[in-house]
Amino acid sequence: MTNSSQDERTGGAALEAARREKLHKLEAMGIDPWGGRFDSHAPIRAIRARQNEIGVEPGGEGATGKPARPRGPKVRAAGRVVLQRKTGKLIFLDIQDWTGRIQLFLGKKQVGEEGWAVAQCVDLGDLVGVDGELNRTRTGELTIFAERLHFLTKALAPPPAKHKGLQDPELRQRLRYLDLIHGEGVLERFLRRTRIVQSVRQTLGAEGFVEVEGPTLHAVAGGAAARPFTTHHNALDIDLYLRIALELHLKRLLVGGMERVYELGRVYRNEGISPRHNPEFTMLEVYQAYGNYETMMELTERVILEAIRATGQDRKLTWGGKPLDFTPPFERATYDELFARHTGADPADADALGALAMELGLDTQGKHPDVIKNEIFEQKVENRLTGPVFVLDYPASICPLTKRKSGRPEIAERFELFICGMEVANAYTELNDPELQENLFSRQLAGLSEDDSMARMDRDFVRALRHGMPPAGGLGIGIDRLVMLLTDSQTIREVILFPLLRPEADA
RNA sequence: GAGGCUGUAGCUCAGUUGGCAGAGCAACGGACUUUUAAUCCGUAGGUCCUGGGUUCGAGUCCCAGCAGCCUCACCA
Repeated sequence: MTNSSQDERTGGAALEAARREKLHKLEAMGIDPWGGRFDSHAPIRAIRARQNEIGVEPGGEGATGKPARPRGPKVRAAGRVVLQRKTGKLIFLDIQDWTGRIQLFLGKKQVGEEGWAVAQCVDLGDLVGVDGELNRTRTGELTIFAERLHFLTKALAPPPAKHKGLQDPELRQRLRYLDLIHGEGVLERFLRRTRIVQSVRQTLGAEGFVEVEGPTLHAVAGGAAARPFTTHHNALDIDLYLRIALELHLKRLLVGGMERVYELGRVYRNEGISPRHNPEFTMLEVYQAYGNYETMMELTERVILEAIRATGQDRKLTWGGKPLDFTPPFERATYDELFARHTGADPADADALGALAMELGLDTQGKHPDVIKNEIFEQKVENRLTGPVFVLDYPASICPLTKRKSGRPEIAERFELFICGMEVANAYTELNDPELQENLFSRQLAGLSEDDSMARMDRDFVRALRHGMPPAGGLGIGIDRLVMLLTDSQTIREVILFPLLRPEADA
């Protein structure tokens, strides 16, 4: 209250001190500044939907001849104060819950002496509840005319700029809670992510797939070409890896008779961070006995189209300002076809590949030709695939877990789905020949270190195959990337609530 | 891991050739019973990311470091 006490304080501390003072005033009035149970309030969206109940009652035209004031329904709301306009003996508050915003009208006369005193203690960012009449102001703004104000929680820290919110991308990620409150469309984006995930589960469930939870601690980090995080179990005194894929355990379940099985969960890869990569991300893997990669292609389309429907979007949407058309069937083209189309070179012509590799400055020393070819593909072709396009039939030598095309052992029955230059899905006709599998595991691909190879020997997995895994199709979908596409997000950090950041130095 | 950009009040941002550290919002005091980013008068608020260096003088120039973003590499 006194200026002298603030002279010693600076910046943010002064802002907090002002809020603390109001907190103490509330306590002095016998009001708990941290609130408590507050029942039977309606979502603001539902309250706004009742605006058609506002009206003049029949026979309301009074004896005075003046038109009767329209009456509105009594409502109860709760939310965060995001805007405040004080005009003498009136206060307008805009409160926000996770369904919307609405204006509150607080009049000194209308809320009474105590209510008015409470209102003086409200800051931006506080949580309040209100009982009042839903009606309109003179200017027509839908408003709850407060009869009673309930103080629910004090915010000691001030909110960011009331309209712009947080702009610094680092702060938006570290202080995601503030980004959710104040960021334009941020809460909606993450709720949409939840709807997409729910839709995926629903689609698979409706087709008879069962969801399971495999181990995240693996003795052998297999199923993908990625470097794992390592950890240690003290009691067993063994090093373990965080899983980099779901694949090998789901296939064991296929052996065990789970004919349609999936897991939707987090995997961890100890690799770089980029607008498309986070060290932990959400992966869906689906396995269907007696299917193949074509079965999986059709399933992929259904899963994605249902997710689009679940988010209330049209099949024709835009991403980053560019049109994107999900009308099925998605384009299907072979790896070699696309290679030729986008490089102008014959993928079977070793000299042409060599020239391309030279042009791109690739290190070809001791590498298998297919590895070089794939590096060219990744650099020259993938980013041009706006898609959605299914890329079919990969070189077998880069696919150690995949069944070969019958009569063409150099081709693997694999597809990847590319959309906007991103790999969104990856699927195989699964290899179920235990001896070939063991052979591929033990054979290091020329030019690839063990870290870079998908082929880490997993003897227990080979043993499982020896008991007979049904022929099957397997599918992986990068959920974060799918969410990026369906929320028009340009970076993966926009769709992960708490992406990995370096810890703050002093925190 | 390499290169580029960014870091100034609680938040959003200016800051000229190197010459007293600025604005809007938020806060505090005052006026106002229908506001809409309310308005009006006044007050306070700074580790200019950190550490060195050049200079009479550094937010500004140089070096190193930290963090974030972008591009590339790795990867999905």
